[in-house]
Amino acid sequence: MGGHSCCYKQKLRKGLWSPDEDEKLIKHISKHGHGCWSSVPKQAGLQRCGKSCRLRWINYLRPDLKRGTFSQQEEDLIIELHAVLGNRWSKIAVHLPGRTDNEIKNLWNSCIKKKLRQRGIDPITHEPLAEVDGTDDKAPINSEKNNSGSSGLQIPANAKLTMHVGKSVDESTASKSSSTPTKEFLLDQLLATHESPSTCRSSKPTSYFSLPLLSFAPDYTSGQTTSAAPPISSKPLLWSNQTARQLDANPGLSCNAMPYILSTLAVDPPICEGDDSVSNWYSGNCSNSRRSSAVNDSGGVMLQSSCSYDSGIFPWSELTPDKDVQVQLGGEAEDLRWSEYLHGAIPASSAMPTQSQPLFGDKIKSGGQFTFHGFSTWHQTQLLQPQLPPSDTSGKDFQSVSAGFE
DNA sequence: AAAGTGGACAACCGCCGTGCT
DNA sequence: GAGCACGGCGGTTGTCCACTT
Repeated sequence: MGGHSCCYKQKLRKGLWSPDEDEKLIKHISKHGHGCWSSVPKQAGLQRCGKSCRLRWINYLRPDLKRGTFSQQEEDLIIELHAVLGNRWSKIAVHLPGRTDNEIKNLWNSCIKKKLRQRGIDPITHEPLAEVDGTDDKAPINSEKNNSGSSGLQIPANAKLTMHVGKSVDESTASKSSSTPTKEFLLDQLLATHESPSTCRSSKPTSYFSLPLLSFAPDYTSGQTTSAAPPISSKPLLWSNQTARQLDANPGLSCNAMPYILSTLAVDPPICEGDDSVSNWYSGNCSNSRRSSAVNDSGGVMLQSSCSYDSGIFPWSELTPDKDVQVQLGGEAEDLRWSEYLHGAIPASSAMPTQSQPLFGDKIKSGGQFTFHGFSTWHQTQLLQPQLPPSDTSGKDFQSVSAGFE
């Protein structure tokens, strides 16, 4: 098993695809569709197995791929979806148009996992790590091993739950929805809170409570109930994978008896353009920030953003106005190149998408170490994400290219 | 400038489910 | 029901490249 019969037939190429091979595959599929994958390499004149062709097409050549760096919204959505779906990347990918399961998987393993740990969240269970040293990126104390066999919510013994109900939450609705939400319901709600990444371009904070959602976060700091909850639900996801699996296996199963949260991740973090009323919701005040864009010499939009926060609790608080974050919207640039390529404007060899550029996260990484200041700020840390406009996918080009293949 | 290192990404591997004969 | 072909998925590995020493 494992290998396919086609793979054993004479010397088939392996490894990276050459532009020439890509071109052949694109031409063939755009002309005939893929049909039976096992016959594609033969018909396309490729020395590859069908499986390899399929993978190459799905993960790289498909015209509807967004490519480029993941936006903050997309990352958030992935985290939330992962909390519900676990490592089912293909299921997660369904909710991120233009993204492949492979891409998401890679992002998770190389980036998000680390970020979550640095924020004191176990990437496996989505629960807060116990006694986390924020700089420690090693195996979480509260790892899957430790949790194996357990079910449901895992909260440190000393954790105190604080219910946060948003301002505009209709409490009756909230309590209704808290009674027997199905997994589908939760997913719907979750997805509803996220604008489609490809369309979510508003740089303005959207409504903070557009949905009747309940959320809660452990209050590790005081013994007091937080009566003045921040207007944004905190993000910790305490939905265990096991619970998700149970629900997955039993779609009709209500999670009546289990605590759950669903955070309103759609909330756009403050833009920090002097809107203190917004930024002050966070314990870190935003100051002296700006956002501008320009066109770089490769045609991509350059976005400069800087933001500093008074509070030191935010990992990116070291991003001062002096440390501008420069972001290239790689997705747009590449989509443009794609369309050019497909329209024959530029030769294949030069049109092949390049590796996406490291964006915000890397800048943050290089700008200063993330520090985790303990549980007291654990969920606050969740509240504020560096806000980036999602990569623009150059809709028109994208549509025209897609149309060509449809 | 060269070597070493780590991150990001592409591709492969092995398994599983499904449909057909 | 068994065997086979195929597509799909998740985990893992390989490769490239940027950054650091």
